[in-house]
Amino acid sequence: MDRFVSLQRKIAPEIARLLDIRYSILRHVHFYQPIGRRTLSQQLTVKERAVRSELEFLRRQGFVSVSSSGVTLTQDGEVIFQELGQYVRELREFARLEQLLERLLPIRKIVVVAGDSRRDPAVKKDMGRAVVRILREIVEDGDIIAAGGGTTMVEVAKAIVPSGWPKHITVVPTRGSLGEEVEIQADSIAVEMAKLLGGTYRVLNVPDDLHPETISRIINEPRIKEILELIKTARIVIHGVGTLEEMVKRRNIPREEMETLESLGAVAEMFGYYFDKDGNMVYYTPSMGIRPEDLQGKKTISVAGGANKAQALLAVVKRYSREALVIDEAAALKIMEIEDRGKEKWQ
Amino acid sequence: MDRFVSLQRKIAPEIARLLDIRYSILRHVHFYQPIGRRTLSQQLTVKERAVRSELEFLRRQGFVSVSSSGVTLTQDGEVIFQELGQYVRELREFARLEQLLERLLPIRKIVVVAGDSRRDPAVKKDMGRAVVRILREIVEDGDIIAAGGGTTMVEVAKAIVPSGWPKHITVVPTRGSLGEEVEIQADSIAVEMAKLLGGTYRVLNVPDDLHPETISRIINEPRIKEILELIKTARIVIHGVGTLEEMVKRRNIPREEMETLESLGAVAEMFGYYFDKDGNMVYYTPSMGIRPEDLQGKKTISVAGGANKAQALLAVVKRYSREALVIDEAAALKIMEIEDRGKEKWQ
DNA sequence: TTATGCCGGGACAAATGGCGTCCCATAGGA
DNA sequence: TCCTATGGGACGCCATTTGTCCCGGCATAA
Repeated sequence: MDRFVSLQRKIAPEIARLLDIRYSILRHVHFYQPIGRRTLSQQLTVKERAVRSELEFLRRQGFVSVSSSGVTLTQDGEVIFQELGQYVRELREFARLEQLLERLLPIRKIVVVAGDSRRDPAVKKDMGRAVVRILREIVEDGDIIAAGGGTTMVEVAKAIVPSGWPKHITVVPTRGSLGEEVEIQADSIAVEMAKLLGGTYRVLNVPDDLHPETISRIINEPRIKEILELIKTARIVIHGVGTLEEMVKRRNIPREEMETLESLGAVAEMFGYYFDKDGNMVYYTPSMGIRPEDLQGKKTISVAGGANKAQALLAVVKRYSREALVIDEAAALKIMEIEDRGKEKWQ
Repeated sequence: MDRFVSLQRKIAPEIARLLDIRYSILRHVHFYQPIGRRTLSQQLTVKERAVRSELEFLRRQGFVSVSSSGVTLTQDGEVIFQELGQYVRELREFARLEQLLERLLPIRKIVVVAGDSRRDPAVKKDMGRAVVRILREIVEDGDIIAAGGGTTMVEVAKAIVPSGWPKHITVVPTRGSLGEEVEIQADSIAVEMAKLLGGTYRVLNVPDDLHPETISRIINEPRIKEILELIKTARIVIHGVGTLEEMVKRRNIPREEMETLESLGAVAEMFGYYFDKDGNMVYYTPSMGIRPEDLQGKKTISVAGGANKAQALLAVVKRYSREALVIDEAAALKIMEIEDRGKEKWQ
């Protein structure tokens, strides 16, 4: 049944809208019957005519009865309402989650993908696809896209179907590499994405965990300088978010640096910058590439999965508004949990 | 899972159409890839633009890839195609059955209801609802409806939701009663229906298994005569179909009459007329009411469930065209079986 | 009894978006 | 090299949906 629902969400997502309104009408009628068409429309904030059309449908199906005193559920209607309950919960849970989160965070569009990416690798693929779907909606001819690194971003790149993309897209990395494995470096991912998008790429090809002096010298190299300029002008940014533990494991971070980070309360990493749980930038590794403040004015798509990323996401995401956020169910639930707790404390 | 599908069919029937076209595109692409939009459109007999819209959707979802050589399934597309297969089979099986039967029989609209009404009484209720749904579509202000008797017709009456019906409907029985139990007599059902439809009724209130002479006298009674006239002018007829065994069990049919019927090859009964399996009328009990030939020019809805009714349905239904036929799954499958066998013999 | 307010349903103009149908540049195969 | 089938753009049309009225009915309160 679970497979069924997800299958349906993929192949016929428009039914969600349909079910939503029909179910909410049934529910409302169930609780407030007999109730008039107009009252229904007001309380559901659905246009009168739409309510009317749906009522007509429901009446045809024999689920509601319409009399001069208002709309009532028939026996069939009561049954279908009960049955539909669990179904809609399944099918619409994410949509509700997404709506709640969108109200909570400064993000235009939030997509919640079923499952937990830490338990099922396929979930990351789904997240990748979700990102690509969003990218398809916003990308335009001649765009410059800055892509970050990380295992999730690898799946984003893989999820690109090379067909029907605008022309003259340039993909650049968000920053240099940080001593990670080649496959998950921003550079590699930018190359991969550019190929699949049918566009061009420019990469730094330089590690940026060098000595600060070396870095400032490299930055002035004409080729590097030009690319860094390009990165700054990117209209679209796609990036993952890291937790402290992850970064420590993945990168060659010296012991004392790690201790510093911990003492500063760092919980999230983005572009080599570290943030505490309130979103304050507490540390950064000297590097070249995008800075968090550069995100302003860009369309930013953030992506991360797993309950452990929830705290990091909140830290990183609250400061700057974003175009879209793609997370998995585990992360979404965790975020809701944290935020709810926060609210209780606050009240 | 089964409940799921039937739930969906009830609450959002429009998705069937959607799934149908999307699935058939996926299937066609799967087998003929790469294939062009136009070829696809021609071979599926779907308008070019519709194919295009769906392809666009499928591309957005990442299921197909579109290149200059045509449309191809992506890996995701192949997976979804496989998964969708069994789902669509479930969801659309009846639709396919219905289409096949509609091509086979002279009936405008055939509705197949899930299940076997002989095993699960709830199925009969579903059939009743289906009949009512059809009735809603065709009934008009001032109509005269002739309703037959039988247990299935009882469910039809019960399924009527008294709301939103046209005005000035008159319900009459198809014929007098035949010594059956009161509840399943055409008279009682006409009364029940009329009440729920918010209309009026006229009933015969006379058993018609009387001596032929008595009958011909009664027919000339002014009140009876008038009602019989009314019955003849009915625009809509709703009736069940009986098998020989059923009739023998239900009515007080004398032994010798039954033997006559058997020897004549009677397998079906309608309005007190008996038919052999090729649809020839072989016998009739003297009675008053509708005759089979009166059906011409009327909108007739026939309803029957159970595999045992298949033969009777075929006999009764083939001779005169009908507006609609409502059967259960068991009857539908049996009909297909009989017809297929017939075809093989014929070829 | 009468007045009032909410009820459903009919009606209809406006708008939306899907649909049908072209054309065109192009790429890949003959 | 040409030709055919490809996708995609464009555009006008039409059907359906949508937004808004209004009307008559019915129930309830005065």
